[in-house]
Amino acid sequence: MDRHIGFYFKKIFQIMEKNMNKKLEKIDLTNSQASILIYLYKNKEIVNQRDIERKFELTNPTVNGILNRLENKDFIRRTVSLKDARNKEIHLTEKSISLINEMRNEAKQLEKELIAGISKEELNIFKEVLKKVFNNLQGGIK
Amino acid sequence: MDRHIGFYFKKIFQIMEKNMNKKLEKIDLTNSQASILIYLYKNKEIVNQRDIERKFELTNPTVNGILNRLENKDFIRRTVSLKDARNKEIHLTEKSISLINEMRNEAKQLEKELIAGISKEELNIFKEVLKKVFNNLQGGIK
DNA sequence: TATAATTATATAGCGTGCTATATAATTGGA
DNA sequence: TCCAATTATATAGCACGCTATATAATTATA
Repeated sequence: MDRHIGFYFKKIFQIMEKNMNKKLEKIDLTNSQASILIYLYKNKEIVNQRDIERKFELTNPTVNGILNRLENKDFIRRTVSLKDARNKEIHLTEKSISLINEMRNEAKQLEKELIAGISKEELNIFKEVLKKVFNNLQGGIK
Repeated sequence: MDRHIGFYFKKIFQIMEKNMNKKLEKIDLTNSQASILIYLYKNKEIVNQRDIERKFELTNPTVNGILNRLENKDFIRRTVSLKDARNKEIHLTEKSISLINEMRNEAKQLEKELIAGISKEELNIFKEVLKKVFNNLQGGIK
């Protein structure tokens, strides 16, 4: 068990993703899709695609692709903004609103599983280091 | 900066992947491809595809895809085993052997960047928690 | 005002992960 | 021995990242 740190990050991310997708499968959603729906639900303002890109730090083709799949499955609707015709406003449908609690519960449960058996002190240091690593990498982009 | 732990894992993995791919781009490789080449180089035994799947905990279509790309670019060659015709032995080419050091250096450098400005104590706790999180998830697969 | 730059969205095409399924070779048991 | 189960590899098709590029709308500037 003397793997590189990078290996753990990759594997933890991938297993998390897989577990979460398995939980959400029964409501026909993926982790990425549910995250965006939850964000839309929590946000009071009108949201367009660019807002989602910024919030999740994703590129526009990635977000566009996820929204296409959500729209095809009737989880969202896109309407052209009256104020600025470049913007498309993203709205939740009845269908997705009715499933929001289920999505949030699954997310909470996974986070709990993740940190089971880890003390408060350990967790605090862990979170600090996690942020440092994150910032090291963010800064490292030239 | 009060993100879920899951968010950090996802982002750290993705930025690592992106940085590493950028470093390796000049020798026409990706992170996943280079990792497999380094493994082949370090391993004394004859390696087949199943060995790679087990080592990296990847499924067979994933490994097959990466090996196809490596073979097309002349970084590896596949030969049918004489002992067991189901097995394909994976061999490095001259081309890839000549680039191994470059791959390893880039990997080492990224790992260094990753943990810059983090104390030994912090790092130790961090690694411990990382392993715990990993095990929590591994066990969580039903 | 007309043109240039910027902004938001969309499309093409790729790599890496996955599941489901197929095929071929080997092994094992009736 | 022969058929069934197992094992290794391959293929089809999908989601989600990405870069590069295109298009349409708006803003800014000559």
